[in-house]
Amino acid sequence: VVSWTSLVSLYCKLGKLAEAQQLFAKIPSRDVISWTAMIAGYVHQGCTEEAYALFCKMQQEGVKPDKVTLLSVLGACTNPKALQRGKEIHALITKAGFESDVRLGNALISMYAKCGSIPCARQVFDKMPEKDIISWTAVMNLYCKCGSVLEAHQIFARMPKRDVVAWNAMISGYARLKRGEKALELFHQMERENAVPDSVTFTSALNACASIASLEKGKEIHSQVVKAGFGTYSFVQNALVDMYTKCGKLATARELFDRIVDRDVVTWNAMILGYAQNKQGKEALVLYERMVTEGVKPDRVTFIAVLLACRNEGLMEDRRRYFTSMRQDHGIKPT
RNA sequence: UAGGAUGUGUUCAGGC
Repeated sequence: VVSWTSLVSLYCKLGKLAEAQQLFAKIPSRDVISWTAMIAGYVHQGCTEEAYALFCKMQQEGVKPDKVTLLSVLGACTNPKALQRGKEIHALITKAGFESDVRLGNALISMYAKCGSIPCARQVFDKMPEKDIISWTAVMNLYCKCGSVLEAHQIFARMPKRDVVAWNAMISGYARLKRGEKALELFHQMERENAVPDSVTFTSALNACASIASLEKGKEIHSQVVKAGFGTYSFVQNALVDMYTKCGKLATARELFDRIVDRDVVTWNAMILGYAQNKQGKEALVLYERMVTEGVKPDRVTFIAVLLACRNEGLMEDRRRYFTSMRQDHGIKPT
């Protein structure tokens, strides 16, 4: 059983779910660990239906889930439609007497957050006998995501300890709501408290600059980014391109864009949108054509950017053409 | 000693 399970896990990690499933089916005497490995594999690949089905089958066959199994299967509840499922798993956790487990508690908070049930998440948090930094950050982020940044900040202020992830969550929470000044204020407070910013911090800080079109702050953070050695991180690069376009500095953005070696769809979108939003629709369309030529697959955001560019230029004919092409050549539907 | 996980980040038009 041991070696079989190891193999299943290995295949799952390689993303070879079909092979893993075949092996799993052949295991002579599957134990709870084998089941968990397979369930976790499905969850990891985003196959939540399969994961949950397997979890049910496991119980039908009389195998009792342990903490690890429950933790893994909670990851299969990622949207409001899965709330009922999540609640059932919650009940199982309670029934098994695992209620006070910190990691299960954290996973429950995160599950309820993803399923959109803030009161349930909060209740789990409040009832946790022991909370760690992850519990605090999870519940804080939940308030950020639903727009209650005030509530989030209160939680942040009450946190017994803060690590870089907690700071990042709070900074990005403000940045997301276009509260750039507040986000940057926190960024500087973070520096004063000698917390070390990472690439996520810088991405959020750049986002904050973009949200208030602050070129001055943006440039300052740009230089910090380079000094800290994050200048080649793709998330950071994309955020830089976006920041410069939002500040109206298209030439600077374009210089950066041209120097980026591994441009992904987000890089292209940011630059195309930059042109489109700055009344340079023609340039946007030229860039779009190049994107397609280079074999980068456009997505929904590209679609929006291209249509915006056409509209701004009054190119109604082209607009129709792109509209059709997007649907037929790229399989993108307007939303 | 075989299996596990939980918190943060980049691009988003218009309409309603």
